[in-house]
Amino acid sequence: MRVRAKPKRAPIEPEAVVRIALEILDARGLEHVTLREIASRLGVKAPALYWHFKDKQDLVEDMAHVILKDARIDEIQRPEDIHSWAEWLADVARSLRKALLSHREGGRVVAGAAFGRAKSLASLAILASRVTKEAGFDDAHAHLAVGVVFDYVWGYVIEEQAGFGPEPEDQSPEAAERYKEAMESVLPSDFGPQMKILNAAVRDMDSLTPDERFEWGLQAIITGLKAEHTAAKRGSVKQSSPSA
Amino acid sequence: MRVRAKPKRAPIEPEAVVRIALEILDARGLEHVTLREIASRLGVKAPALYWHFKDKQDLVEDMAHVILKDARIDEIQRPEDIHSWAEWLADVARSLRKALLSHREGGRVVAGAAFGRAKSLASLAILASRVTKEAGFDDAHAHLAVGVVFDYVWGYVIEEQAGFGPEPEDQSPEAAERYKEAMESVLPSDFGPQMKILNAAVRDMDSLTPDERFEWGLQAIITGLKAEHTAAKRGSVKQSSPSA
DNA sequence: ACCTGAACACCGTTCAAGT
DNA sequence: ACCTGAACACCGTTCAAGT
Repeated sequence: MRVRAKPKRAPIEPEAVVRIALEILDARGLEHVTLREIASRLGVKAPALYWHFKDKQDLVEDMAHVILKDARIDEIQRPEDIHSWAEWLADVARSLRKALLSHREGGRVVAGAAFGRAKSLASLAILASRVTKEAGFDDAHAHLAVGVVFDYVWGYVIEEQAGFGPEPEDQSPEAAERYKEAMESVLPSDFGPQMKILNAAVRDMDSLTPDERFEWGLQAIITGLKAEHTAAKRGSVKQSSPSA
Repeated sequence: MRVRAKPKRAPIEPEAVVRIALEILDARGLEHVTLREIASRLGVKAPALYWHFKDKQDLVEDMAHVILKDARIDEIQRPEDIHSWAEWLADVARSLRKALLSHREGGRVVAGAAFGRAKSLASLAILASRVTKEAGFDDAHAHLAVGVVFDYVWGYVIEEQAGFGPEPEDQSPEAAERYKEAMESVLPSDFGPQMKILNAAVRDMDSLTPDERFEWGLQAIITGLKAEHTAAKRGSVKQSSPSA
């Protein structure tokens, strides 16, 4: 009992914890990303994770960081020609969306990490603001322009990934019936026909791919930003769009 | 023992459940909106709620519905003059944001109810699509135009309300230190200076109120939609903005 | 019809104790 | 330094049973 001491497994690495968490995320969804599940896959018990992470929130924030890093959004370079700031910003938006789509519920994970805390995202925002500033926006409006684009990406992706979150649920119609009855007081009773219209709307949208839909809105926003840009260069201070 | 039968409290009303849930939401945040807490405030036990609701998700969806209804977004009327579709759409966006801001974490609650399920929201989307269609967009692009605006509202409000979610956390610096050390492998070590820039960015933004910031982005988007609108009326099919 | 009691299968988190 | 065992204070949900 001197040689051949205890096997003493190598300490688990924080990076490995995050990667396992992402595996679970993709395979089973965010709600299954639990400390117990992560720990068990690492061959360890749940409390062990508290040695490496302050709490679960910190783990999620690192997940967000790694998602963005794997998608290389931290390697994005400023545009060679500053005059192409608008198309560059559109490209940033595309990269960001792609990053969020690279993992199941990626939008929720990254959004769950508060904006200022997801460091790779903060870096990107800083870079983008700097570029728009150089393009001619003043300080405040440079941040605003970037914010509009980022917010659109958030909103779009979160809606895009909605419903793809939890596991496919089975619709038990008998319970739904009781529920529906109970809610009729609060619901407009004439919602039936609207449902048909909604379905028609969905069909209309189906003529375009999600990429195309995203692209159209992005293009509209970029166009708007360009207009604000030239307006800001012409007039000095006030710019509110003329005509209602 | 014939007169004076059991007190038999009146059945709880679904509407009352939702209102209590909203009270808890505002007072203590979404994470405290639990079935047990709601039930206890109603003088009832948690399983009783399952008589009136299929599950918690349904409760949340009704919360979303009531939030929007209380903010009267279901009373929004089409514009008198169809030519003012753009400013009307901007007003819809303002109303929607106001509705989401009317309760703590309102954005998350309404976003949590899948888009198609929050009936009052679906109604609004239908109305808005109809209006943009009448304004001259074809079917698909009418929906897209509305989608851009709605997505911006989502993204903006969710970021606006982020951090205002959970209770104020106490920063225990000793645990944070261990954590920071563990994460240094994955983090760029030169993040310190960027943090300063981020702070500067926040200062820049502070010169504007949240309302003004929202307004600026909204205006940019509306401007962009107008441009797409006239472009679509001129050329028939293809519209990609010229110049990068 | 509407609600309770008791249980089930989970969570995140803490902390003394082990090695 | 790094991990376990056991516990704490919760969750949502089910279901037989009460009234």
